[in-house]
Amino acid sequence: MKSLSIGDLAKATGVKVVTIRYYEQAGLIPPPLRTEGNYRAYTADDVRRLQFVRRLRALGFTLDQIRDLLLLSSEKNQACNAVDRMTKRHLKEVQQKLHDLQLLASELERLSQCCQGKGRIAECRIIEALAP
Amino acid sequence: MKSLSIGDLAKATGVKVVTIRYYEQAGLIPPPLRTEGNYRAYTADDVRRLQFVRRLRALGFTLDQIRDLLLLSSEKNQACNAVDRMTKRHLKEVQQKLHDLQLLASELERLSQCCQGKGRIAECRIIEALAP
DNA sequence: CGTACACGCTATAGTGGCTATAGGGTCAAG
DNA sequence: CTTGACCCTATAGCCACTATAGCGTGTACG
Repeated sequence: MKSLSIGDLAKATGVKVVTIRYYEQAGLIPPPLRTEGNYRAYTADDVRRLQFVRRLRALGFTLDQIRDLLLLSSEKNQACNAVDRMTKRHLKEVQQKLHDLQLLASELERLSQCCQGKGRIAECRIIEALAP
Repeated sequence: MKSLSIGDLAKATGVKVVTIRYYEQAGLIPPPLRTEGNYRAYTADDVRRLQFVRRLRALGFTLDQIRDLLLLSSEKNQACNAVDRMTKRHLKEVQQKLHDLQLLASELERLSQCCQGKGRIAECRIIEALAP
């Protein structure tokens, strides 16, 4: 049973060393055992847990939500209703953001088409369009 | 020439009072004159400037970018090339984010369809899909 | 005139999710 | 035995606000 240093864990999961320590102090991952030299010593289980966290982060869940999901996922006998609800609510938020960003992009497209960067500021269409 | 209190300016622009003070100390808007009672006294010009800031913020420009754009927009004789470049670069970033968010949404959709919240955690498809 | 209450002021700390820095200690290779 | 890669803690910084504490001001009503 050889253990992993924090650097090994970082490589195995794609999470930066500093971020791993941050997750530990934020209570997302449990404090691991220490070596004689006071180095953190991780196990294969820690790799799995951190990968779980990383995937949820990549999906845009907050650390708070991830804490909840970690707690839920360890209670194998509980109804998974809550997990489903969190996912659907998060999806809704993402869809809203997507919508906003689409409006934003088309507004920026409109702006960037109306000025070709050839004139002076005084007759710049972008500034004109934005100034009241 | 009656002047506006910070609350009036807030109402006129939709920017919160605290945020206006923050913008002032961040150097986005100039410190206004003060009344006898040390209240900030704004002018119609300040309303325009703050609306300009607010629109750029709504388009997702950072405060740094807005500082630059304010500087540029006051130099009427300069080429508006820089404004155009900033807009186009920002558009690219927004389009990238849009793309990422689209992937994210479809992943979340997939997840939220595979679990109907009826079972127990042990066989929850969402947790299964995320856990390694 | 008094007082209640909205509004204003400054200064400071907190938010989220990291990232950077300072100032050290540990360990394996050459 | 020293070099250099890695590790440790503690603290501060980032962005764009937001919240809080502890005051002062201005006005409407009785």
